[in-house]
Amino acid sequence: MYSLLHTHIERRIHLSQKERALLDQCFTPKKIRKHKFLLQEGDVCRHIAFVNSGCLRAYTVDHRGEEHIIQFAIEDWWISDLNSFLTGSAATYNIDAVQDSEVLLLERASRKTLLESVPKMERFFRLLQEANYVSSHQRINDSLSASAEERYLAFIKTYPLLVEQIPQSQIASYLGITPQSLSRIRKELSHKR
Amino acid sequence: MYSLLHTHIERRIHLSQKERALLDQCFTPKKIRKHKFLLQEGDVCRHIAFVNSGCLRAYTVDHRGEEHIIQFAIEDWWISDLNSFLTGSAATYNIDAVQDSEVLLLERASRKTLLESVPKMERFFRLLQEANYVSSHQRINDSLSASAEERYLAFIKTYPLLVEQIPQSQIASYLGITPQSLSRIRKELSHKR
DNA sequence: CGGAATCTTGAAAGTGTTCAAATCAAGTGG
DNA sequence: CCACTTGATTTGAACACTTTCAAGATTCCG
Repeated sequence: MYSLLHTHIERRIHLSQKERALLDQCFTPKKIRKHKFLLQEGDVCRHIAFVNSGCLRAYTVDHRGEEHIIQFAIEDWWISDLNSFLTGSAATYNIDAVQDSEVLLLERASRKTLLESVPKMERFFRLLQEANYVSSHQRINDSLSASAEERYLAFIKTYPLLVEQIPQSQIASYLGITPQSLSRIRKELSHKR
Repeated sequence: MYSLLHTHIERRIHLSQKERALLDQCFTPKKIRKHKFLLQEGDVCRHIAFVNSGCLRAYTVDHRGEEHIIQFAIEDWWISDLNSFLTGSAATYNIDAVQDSEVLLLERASRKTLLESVPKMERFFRLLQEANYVSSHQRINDSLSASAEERYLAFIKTYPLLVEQIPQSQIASYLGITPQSLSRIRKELSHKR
């Protein structure tokens, strides 16, 4: 249950047996069935979630009712509305399960306890956040400089498994185009080979 | 010289007199004249820069030679090619001064020393990085859900000073549109009032 | 099997780009 | 201070890409 999390953390810092036990106590496992919500816009995001299995997504709904997927989180990744989690403000993201999933939840109070009792975890979260920052800048760069087709090809490379498992309309939403456009792009690509 | 940095850090953590002195030793002040580079694509990013005054930008150049501005950094912000800084790989970003600027540079080795001698700084950088992550996700969301005009209006709100001081073509590059399009958007907006 | 999503396709409309030319602005050297 | 060069901005017209709207095909699942 916790082994993926242990590996994930110990890729960045080393934990003692005791610290590992302490860590486990801070997390709450939760199963989330496909299409069920972990967080809804307007609520306060009470926890950050480490994905053990399955896949979740964070998305916003614009003034016209269109969904825009900010992030997918497959296993070994984290997902949350960080701003809401940190400040206690109302969430602007919805988070739901794209597939049946299993997550480990870390509440604000638990994270505080954890950070105080295992100071090394400050370092872990710093490193994690740095990596997140790098990848979101990568995504910003793609949205500025790559065409829809290039972004789709990049998506396939980054999430080869997801491409098979989620509706195309969600990939389109992540890429910032309509499902119709993605359908046409795929048609184009299939002609090319 | 260091007072802005002190305020910046002490907004998040508290430092003793001694720690503050230690901190100062880790940073190297540097003046950068307008259009001069702090980092060029292909080099290794040796430091992260805290902006004391002026403004810098990080941008990529695509295969067609077009510039895409990933980030502006005005005073009280940081700028770097974080991926290159962390991993030692070749930078994919160029960083140059949009105006005459003054920065405080923190080298990798200095940061390491600092993090080891003042463990609280782990916490500082974690908090900083979390804030960065939140704002880059905000930008991703804008690029997915806002029109060019909306993004421009949001830009004006976020960087009211910059709008006066930098060429429009750079704002356009940041927004992901051509200078011509921005010119037309501005014309539209001026008609509206 | 039947109903509900999802995906595909076509045609028209929209948004932004491209290319080219004109205008405007700022800085330099005489 | 003016003429000149250079870069930035504006504008127009044609073009390209993406969306929108609508309809038909396909897939999924109870």
